[in-house]
Order: sequence, then C-alpha cells, then structure tokens
Amino acid sequence: MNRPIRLADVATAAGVSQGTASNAFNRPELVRAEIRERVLKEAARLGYSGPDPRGRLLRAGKVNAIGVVVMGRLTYFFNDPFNREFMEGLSEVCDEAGAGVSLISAADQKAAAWSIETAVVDGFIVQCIEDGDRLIELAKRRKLPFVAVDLDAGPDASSIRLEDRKGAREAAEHLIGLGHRNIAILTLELRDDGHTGPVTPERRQSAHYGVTRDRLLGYEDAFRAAGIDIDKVPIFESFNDRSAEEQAARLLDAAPQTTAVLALSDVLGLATIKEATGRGLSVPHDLSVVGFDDVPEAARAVPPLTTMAQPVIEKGRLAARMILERRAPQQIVLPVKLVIRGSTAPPRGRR
Amino acid sequence: MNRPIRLADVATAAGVSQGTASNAFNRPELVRAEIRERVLKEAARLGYSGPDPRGRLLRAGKVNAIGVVVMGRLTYFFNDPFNREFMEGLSEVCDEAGAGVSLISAADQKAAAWSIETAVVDGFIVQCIEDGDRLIELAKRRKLPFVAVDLDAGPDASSIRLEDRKGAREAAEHLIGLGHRNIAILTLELRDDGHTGPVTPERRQSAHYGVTRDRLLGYEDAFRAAGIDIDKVPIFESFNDRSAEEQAARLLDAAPQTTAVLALSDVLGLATIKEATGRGLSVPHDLSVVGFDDVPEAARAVPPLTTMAQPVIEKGRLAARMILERRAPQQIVLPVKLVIRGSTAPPRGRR
DNA sequence: CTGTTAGCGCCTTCAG
DNA sequence: CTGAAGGCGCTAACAG
Repeated sequence: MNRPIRLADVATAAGVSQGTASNAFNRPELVRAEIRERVLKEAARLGYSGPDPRGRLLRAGKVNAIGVVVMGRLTYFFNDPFNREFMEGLSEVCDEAGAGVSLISAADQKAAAWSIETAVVDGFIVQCIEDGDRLIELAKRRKLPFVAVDLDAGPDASSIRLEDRKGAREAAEHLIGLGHRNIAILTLELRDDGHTGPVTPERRQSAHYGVTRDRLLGYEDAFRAAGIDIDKVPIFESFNDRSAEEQAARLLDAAPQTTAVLALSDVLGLATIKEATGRGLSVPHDLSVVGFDDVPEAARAVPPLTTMAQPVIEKGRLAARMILERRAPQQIVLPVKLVIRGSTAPPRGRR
Repeated sequence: MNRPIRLADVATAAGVSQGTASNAFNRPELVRAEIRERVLKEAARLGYSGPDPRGRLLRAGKVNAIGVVVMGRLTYFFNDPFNREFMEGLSEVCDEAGAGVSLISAADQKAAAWSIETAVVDGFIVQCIEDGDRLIELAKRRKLPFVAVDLDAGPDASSIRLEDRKGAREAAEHLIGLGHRNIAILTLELRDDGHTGPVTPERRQSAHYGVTRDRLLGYEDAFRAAGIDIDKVPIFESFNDRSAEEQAARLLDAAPQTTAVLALSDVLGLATIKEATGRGLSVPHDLSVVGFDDVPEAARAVPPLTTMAQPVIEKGRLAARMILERRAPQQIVLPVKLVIRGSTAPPRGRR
C-alpha cells in the first residue's frame, strides 16, 4: 500500500460521489442510513481514517486553534504557577469551543520568528514579558489576531492588563498602615538586559517593562504620600522563573534593617518568605511580605502570603475568547484586590 | 479590502510567475536579488504576510507538529513536576526540529475523540495514565504514528516504558537492607475507577495499569525474598495529581507502626514527607520514605528524597524523536537507578 | 534563473 | 437525497 487512501477512493469503492461520501462523515443526517453505512464500511475496509483535517483546513479558513507564544524553556514557563493558572483558564475556554492549544515555543529569536510565521492557528497569545515587544512585532506581521497579556501592544491591538499601579499602591499602603517604614522591594525585570541585583534610581526610572514600571510607580505613590523617599528604598531585581531565592537572599543581606518586603509577584514573595524563614527570621513578626498575583501556592504557604489578587484564570479565559470570537481590538484592564493573610503584621519594634 | 491577499496576487503585482514568487519567500537563493526584492516590496505594499501555512500543509504532507494528549485539566497535568520535565525534553527536541507542540486537551471522552481525529499533527504522544487505553485506541484509529509513554500499547505500536519492576524491587530492597520490616505502600491508581484509599489484596492483584502493577510486583519480589507477606502490607491508593497528602495522612493513621513508606512516585513521596513532618515525625528517623521518578523537587525537599531515578527528560526527547523521525514502532525500556538521599535511614528501634 | 502546470484532500454550491 | 465541478493557497517538477 503506497498511496494513502482519500475520500475519493472511498467514494468510488462505495459507488457514490465524493460529495455524498463527505456528507456521510460530516453531516450524516443528509445521507440515507443505508448509503452512509456502505460508505463507512468501505472506509473501514480500505483503512480510511476519516477526512484529513488538512484538506478541511484549507477549505474552511478557520483553524480552530490558538497559539501561545512561550519564549525560553517550557519548564520555566510551566514552573511558574501564575502561568499554569493562566493556561488553565485558557484551555477551559478552548475545550468548550473544541479548539486546540499550540505551544509556540522557541529558544531563540530566529526560531521564534519562524514558529510564529508558520504556526497553524487562528491567533496568538503573547504573554511572556521577556522579548515581548519583538514577539508582538512578529505577531502583528502575521496579520492574525493576537492578544498581548501584561504587555502593551498599542491601541490597534488587543491587550489585557491589570490595575498594576493602583494595586501596587494599595499593597504599599497596607504595609505603611501597619507601621512599616523600612520597606524593601523585590522587583521583576525592568528591562530586557538580563540584569539582576540592586537597582539604582536611574535604572528604576528607565524601566521598560510596563508591568514592572507601573507597579514600581504604584509603590512610589504610596511612599510619597507617607513621606518615604523611594530613591532610598532598597530594590533588588530578579527573574520570576529563576534566581528568586538568590535575590531575596541578597536583598536581606544588603538591607538588614528591613521590616517588610514588597514583592512584585507571588513567586518572589514566596521565595522571600522561604529565605527569611531559612535564616531564622519570623514572618511576619520580623519581616512582613506582600506578594502580587494570588497564585494557589500563596494561600498554602506558611505563613500564608498576603498578596494583591488578580483574576488569573479569568484572564486566561478572556484571552482565549478574544481570539476565538475574533473580537475587535480592545484594551482591557482587570481589577486587583488586596488579600490579607498571615505574612504581614506590624513591625516588631512598634509593638 | 475583502478578499485576503494571496501569493498569486503578489506574483501578478510584481510581474512574475507564482512559482518565482513562492521561491522568493521560501528559497531566496534561487531568485535574483533584484526580482526577489520587487516581490517582497509588492508583498509589503499589498499587505501580504507571507505564504499561508495551510496551503503549504496540504502540499507538503508533513505538518511538523506533535500532539500531546492531556486528559482532564491542564492544571493537573502541569502541576505534576514529572510532566513538566517530560515536556521539557519533548519541547527541546521539537524546538531543534522547528516543530510545534499541540496540546490535545479534552475534558471528556467525546471531546477527546474529536480532538484526536482533527488535530493537525504528525503524531501523538499519549502519556496520561487515566483513560490510556481508550486514548490509544483513538490514536490508532487516526492512523498516525503515536508513542505511548508509561503505557502498554501492544507490539505494533511504539511505547516507552521503564524497568518498573526491577526499580521497585531495588527500592524495597534498600529499605529492607536498612532494617525496615514495617513498610507501607502509597500507590498510584490501580485501575480506571476513581478509587482512592486502602487497597485489598484482591484489588492489588487485579491491577490494570501497567506501571502500577509492575511496581507493586517489584515490591512484592523484594518482600518475598525477605519473608514479608505483601498481603499484610498496608497499601493506600491515590491519584498523583490530587489527593496525595490526604492519602498519605490516611496511611499514616491506619498504620502507625510503619517505619518506612514506599511511594510509587515522588509526588506521593513528597506528600508523605510533608504529612509526616507536619505531625511531628522526624524523617528519616521516625519514618523513611522512598519515592520514584527523581523530579527536581525531590532533591530540594527537606530532607531530600531518596528515590528511584528515571530519565524523564530523556524520555521526553525520545518520545519526540520517535514521532519526528517517523521511526518504525518499537518498544523501549529505559533504565532506572536508585538515588539515596536523606529521607531514608535505619528504623529508630534498631539503633 | 524563471514560467507553467498539476495536483495536495476536502467541502460546498448548484443542478438534478 | 445524490452527483458534478470548482477552487481553497501553495509548492515541486519540469520545461524553457
């Protein structure tokens, strides 16, 4: 057997036209039961495994799949509980719609370009912060709908963002309200240069990533209102997917007088708790920690992490719907909400 | 603008044939630079975004993508560090080959069938233990290459398995060698009925899932040699992706005299450590724990988990290659290796 | 180098 | 309810 069987072969074998054979598979109600059975039987006999999706694809126009762009290692992506939650919401909607999810993963820039150009999908979701701009550029070129998540894509593209600045301000206000004045910040990447470690005021002000920039601005808002000079606040920068504990350690070393840490993500916050606990500090009494995101792990941590909750799953659902329903470009801003748990308390000195 | 631009339009506009236009995009070295530029310029002017992958697909025959079948929630799948590692190896090979990864996720049986029938992929990887048989059936019907991972798919299909029985035997021998006699087992699912909790000898003997069955047989081999009657050994059954801590707790409650636990996976082993530590037991002195898999978390646990290491990442790579290289069906059995860490020690009574 | 041509496998009018 | 025919967009083989 050399040539693969196709619908035409089955039709011939069953003595019907190709159109009828097609209907036998795809719209059985249009074909007399007797004929349909004959077609199906011939198909089975010939080893035909049903209409080839590729043919259908070309004809139909719609692919019914959405591509999720993941730069770097898949492990880094899925090690982050935030991404897992996001994908959960996304896949939920895709499942309901009978749509597939393609991981457009690529190690380097060149591979990413090719993947994005050739992926068989109805649209893209670009959600990784690293290289976001370039990926968005690529996605735009492909002329397919895409949604930028936690990334700014301009007014002619769809995006989903959070009330980052407001949320950050409220997180900082929570600590200030508890009496903290020696606050440090563990931040996500500010820009695309692989830097980790201490952040100078100049670097802070030149922040390029929107989420990081806005959250830092939010902290600054609160600090200013409380008379704290953010230029004097220790800030350390870390990747979310790696180096978190290392940078938490450096921050704790560099600023021993700190009584509270503002973390730009729960992953960073949890790493801070772990590091602090590991060196014998009591959280929250020696050190308060506030995260951002409210991933499931936050509530299960010891102590449970106070954090700024965002609707991650809903975000995933929304992103999927925006693609699948081919919505016109829109910029959505989702609300956040402070969830107070056990990782924050007044500073010990104050009691 | 109503009709989308296609290659033919660009060719006409540039005053070249369609074939040349195609070459300008796909095999630039075959086209004089001048002409190629004209084509590219016309394409840009018309807003043509490069050859549509769907056309190429139909023509080429090869899709260059592999489908990973994931039953149930995506979260369950990716919450398991084992699956994350596996996907890492898989995606590594796919990246190198410029191939994509499609998640064939489906909540229920009907959706799974449709997804598998219509996924645009070169082959499947079936790796979830639940519903494995039915999924394999579906995949076979599609007449595409597929690889069953940790699942038996028969001699005419590809599969990757481990030395499960041997590995389990050695794990048990390790504990026995340390002097343990009161050993309990925390097992993965034995069959497809959603049962968790205590396992009777009858149920144990009727194990349907190959991995579980073989590992239990391995334990039994070691027990028999040491004069331990496996029918008297407390065995509790748990899902890997949920309920692990709950069942670890039940096991510890039901068999308080236990000095060591054989866990069929690291996830179960880590849950056991956590549960034991939580109730004030010292691991390994009050309770030794041996896992299976050696996921990254195992080495980082407190205490680090003694476990039977398997080459997970390699497994992922292998699975991807088997599809991408269109290898003839083969059944591969990968080796395992005991890694002794801090979670095992002689029972306290013996010292 | 460039142009021509023939499908890839399917679905969906449209006419019977 | 069934059959015939056109074309989805592209590429590869072959002929200039």
